[in-house]
Amino acid sequence: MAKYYITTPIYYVNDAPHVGHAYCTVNADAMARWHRLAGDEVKFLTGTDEHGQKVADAAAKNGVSPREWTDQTSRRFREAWDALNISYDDFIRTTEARHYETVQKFLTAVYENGYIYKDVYQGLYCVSCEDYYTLESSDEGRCPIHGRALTEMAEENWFFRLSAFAEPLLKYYEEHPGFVTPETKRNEALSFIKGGLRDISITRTSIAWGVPVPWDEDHVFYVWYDALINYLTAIGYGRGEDETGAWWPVSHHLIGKEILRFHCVWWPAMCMAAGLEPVSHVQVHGWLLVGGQKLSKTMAAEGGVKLTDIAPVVLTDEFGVDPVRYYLLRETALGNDGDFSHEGITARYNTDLANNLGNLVARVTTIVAAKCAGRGPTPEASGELADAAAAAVAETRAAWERFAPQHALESTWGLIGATNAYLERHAPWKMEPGEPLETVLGNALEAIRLVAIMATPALPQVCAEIWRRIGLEGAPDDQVFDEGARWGQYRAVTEIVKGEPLFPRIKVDAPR
RNA sequence: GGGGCCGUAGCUCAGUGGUUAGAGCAGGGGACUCAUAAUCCCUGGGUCGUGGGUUCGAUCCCCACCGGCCCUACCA
Repeated sequence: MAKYYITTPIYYVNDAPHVGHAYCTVNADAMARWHRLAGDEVKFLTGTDEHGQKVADAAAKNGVSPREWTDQTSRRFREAWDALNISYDDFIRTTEARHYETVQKFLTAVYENGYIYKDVYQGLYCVSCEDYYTLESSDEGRCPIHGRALTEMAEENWFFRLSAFAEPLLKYYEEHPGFVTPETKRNEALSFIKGGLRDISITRTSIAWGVPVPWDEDHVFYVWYDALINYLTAIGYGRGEDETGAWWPVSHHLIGKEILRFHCVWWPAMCMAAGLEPVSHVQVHGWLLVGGQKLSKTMAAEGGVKLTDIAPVVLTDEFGVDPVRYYLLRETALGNDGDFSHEGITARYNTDLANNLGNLVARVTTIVAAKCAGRGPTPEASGELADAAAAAVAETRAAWERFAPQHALESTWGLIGATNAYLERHAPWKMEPGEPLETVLGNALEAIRLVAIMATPALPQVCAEIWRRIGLEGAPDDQVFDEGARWGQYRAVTEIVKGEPLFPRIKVDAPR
């Protein structure tokens, strides 16, 4: 059994969970579900990043300890993911003891390997960013992000010798062409490395809310530096239950494009410095950009709505959990920026879900109920629809394997279209009861069964419901893909259920 | 300032150094009536951002420009 380890970034607790987080997390979830379906042993990790000055400040402002504060804020992410039916296996918090232990072990290894040294950092500091700027990168002495005046500061820090890894990184990229996907993002990372790497300051003395540096207790590690290591914490690196050998280095980080440098430059260099092989694959996704006229009624007033202002629950309340998941997975090719709009999600809902999938299930279950006494007939062993199904299964499988949920779903929907067309050609509603009719309906039911399996990584609840309606026991995600998705296995166990529409159509206002 | 990405049909996007550049949605025509006014069939002359260059030939390669976006060391 193959192992599959996939991670999202750990989200910064001071942010409220928004659609951007959901986009990344849903994609990772679909991949995790796909691999479970494919029969792999899966570890799906997400979590929260809880250190740093901003968190400490927020806690103080709210009159609670940082620990209490992060307990509250971290919980919001868990709740958001539970609401989206995210099947994470582990939820890591960087304030956990296991994380401290792994970070200290990891960085001690880097230190002992000679890649960490002490120096004085002098620069212009922004308290909000908790970071330094050079004069050039500042906005005339003001922070380019916060606009506030930068203060001249000097701090004795520990530094990571990133500059030593330019050559090893280039070599690693060369020997691992699939390390960063898509290729355009790989090129960005490469050109950054080729542009020269500076050593980075990785500790702070000014704050206490962080992981202590084991060999110098006055310092804590800079948040990003401890955050990246979470991926190893979850598999027990440096601790008693160390499973690094089982899950590493063949693993997958799904990240947004804005944190490409941390994951594609810093992180592999850090691993090398610790004597560890870097992660084998970083999949970079783009950003959803808000388009359309109205995202939701409650936000229309604001004018420039940002994606990061939208809580996932606003969407799931309106469209349902699985439709939101479907939209996030289907609309945009992973790696590209996508267009996110109320019109877009409505269109996907009505066309793909209501008209194509929902209606197919409705028409077939209705005819079976009327003409077969509610008991689904068995499909034929081969034929036109079987051929279409085999093609869709192969394409869907290949697309999931190459981290392309959009194409996987497109291929799956190809079978839905083929089945609707098949029904038109044979018009079972005109046929008298008998074997020819049973064959047509058995084939249609079998196609629906396969669709339920193929789409379950995206629509787990709906596919389970379809499974039940067509008279099967269990759920599609109990299947092992290569076995279960082979044509010809549909056998009715229970009566067909017509049921209410799976996706009631959404009324659309006439175009203005 | 430096680095990078993008600009293709009304909309969202694929795509390739070479005969007539594709898909989905929307739109138009037809069929059907089992189904959520759904489904099925037919229907796409768009200067492939602009201007140059390389080439026998470029939408795809190079340069410049215009427009949008991202990173520049803590927003998925």
